[in-house]
Amino acid sequence: MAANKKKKQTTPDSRERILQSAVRLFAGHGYGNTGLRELAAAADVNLAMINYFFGSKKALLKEILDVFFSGYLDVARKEMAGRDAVSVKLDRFIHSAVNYFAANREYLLVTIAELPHDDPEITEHKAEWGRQMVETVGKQLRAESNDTGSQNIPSVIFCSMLTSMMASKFLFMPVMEQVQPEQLEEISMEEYAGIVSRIFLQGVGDIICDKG
Amino acid sequence: MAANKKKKQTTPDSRERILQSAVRLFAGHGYGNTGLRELAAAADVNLAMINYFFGSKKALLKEILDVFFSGYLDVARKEMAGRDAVSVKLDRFIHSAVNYFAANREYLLVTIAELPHDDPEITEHKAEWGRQMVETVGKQLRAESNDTGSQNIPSVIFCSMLTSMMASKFLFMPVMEQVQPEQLEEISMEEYAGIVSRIFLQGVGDIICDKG
DNA sequence: CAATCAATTAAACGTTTGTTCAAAAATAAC
DNA sequence: GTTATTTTTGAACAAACGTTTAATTGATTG
Repeated sequence: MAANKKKKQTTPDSRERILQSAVRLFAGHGYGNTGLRELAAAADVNLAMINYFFGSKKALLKEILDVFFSGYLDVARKEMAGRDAVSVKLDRFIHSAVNYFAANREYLLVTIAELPHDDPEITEHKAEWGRQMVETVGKQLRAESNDTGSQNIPSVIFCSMLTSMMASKFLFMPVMEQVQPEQLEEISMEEYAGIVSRIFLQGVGDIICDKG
Repeated sequence: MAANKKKKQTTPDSRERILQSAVRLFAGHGYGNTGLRELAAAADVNLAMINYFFGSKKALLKEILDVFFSGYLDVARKEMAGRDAVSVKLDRFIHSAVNYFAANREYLLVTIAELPHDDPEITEHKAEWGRQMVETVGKQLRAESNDTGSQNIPSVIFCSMLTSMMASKFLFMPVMEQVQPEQLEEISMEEYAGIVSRIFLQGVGDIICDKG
């Protein structure tokens, strides 16, 4: 036993290619509309290799969700920590999360599209990640919550709204780029994160919009 | 020809039952994971009736999207019209749209879950509705856009963000009600609409949240 | 009553689905 | 070089898929 790289070296890419192709296909056609043969062909892999590495189609989906959520949670834990003001932390978090979404756009789309579905086996997974997310973000918010504020927002609502807001560009992109492609492409990811942060923290105010 | 009810009376419910069951099943299991036999059983209808009334499974999905979008567009046209200030119209729109989403939750979920998919035949449909939506909302916003405002928001981004924000509760509900069921159920739809409106117009400000 | 039309049925069509298995090829260990 | 172990293969499985057809029912109309 060389003790250094015991297993991973011998599996160079097949498993990874399956995962990559799966994310791409699930995001584009949907999980249910993607057949394992189509996936095997896209990954340039024998059909049986999918279940050899992942066990089942559903387990493959679970892994995709896990990869996305764990990365998202890492971002939250990193940016929401520390002793800065909540607004500062939220601004940091929004910028990091938007960049994370952009870098893992297809993972995000698979996750969002699967959010409403009620397969118990998968809902359990999603709920576990949601629990950690709400806890991580909620803890920081409660720390600064001076109970004088009249109407407070439940943290599950808070997390859902913020996540949806950050994801909106990617969720609507396939539609909106057919509506006004110029508007979407001329805006950088940094600008987009800035818009999300500003609206979420200060509201849409007087900025509104232009460029019909 | 009695000229009063020429056709609709003789078709009491079969078509409607299929549509209702389809929305429920598509929202819960996903479009791709729902078989037509399962749907026929849920609607208590013979399998062949589905294609008899709708032509194909895909056409059934298109009808669901059309029903949702046309209603959503009606809300936008109604509430964004008039000579009031944009902030007033937006507040009205948000309250009406949230209520519309709540009343047609499953339609909303089907639509959102299908948003990222790239079936050209369906994307075309979605884009046509998106075009009208962006036009309707964007026109009102440009009317009050005093170009002194430094950084303006593209209307496609604006629409996407607002829609995502309003939909967030329903999109995350299946997950979040397993995280903290109490928080979700104790908030009324009117309160939720108020939160969305306040955050979108004024930002999260000092309210933040409570209730771990 | 006969004719017309819409609604409904059961059965079958050919594909495609996810999954499994035993055998072969390739790689690692000794 | 010869075991072990892991990866890859092709073939097959039963089940489910979306769709179509021809025949039957029910009501409406002439």
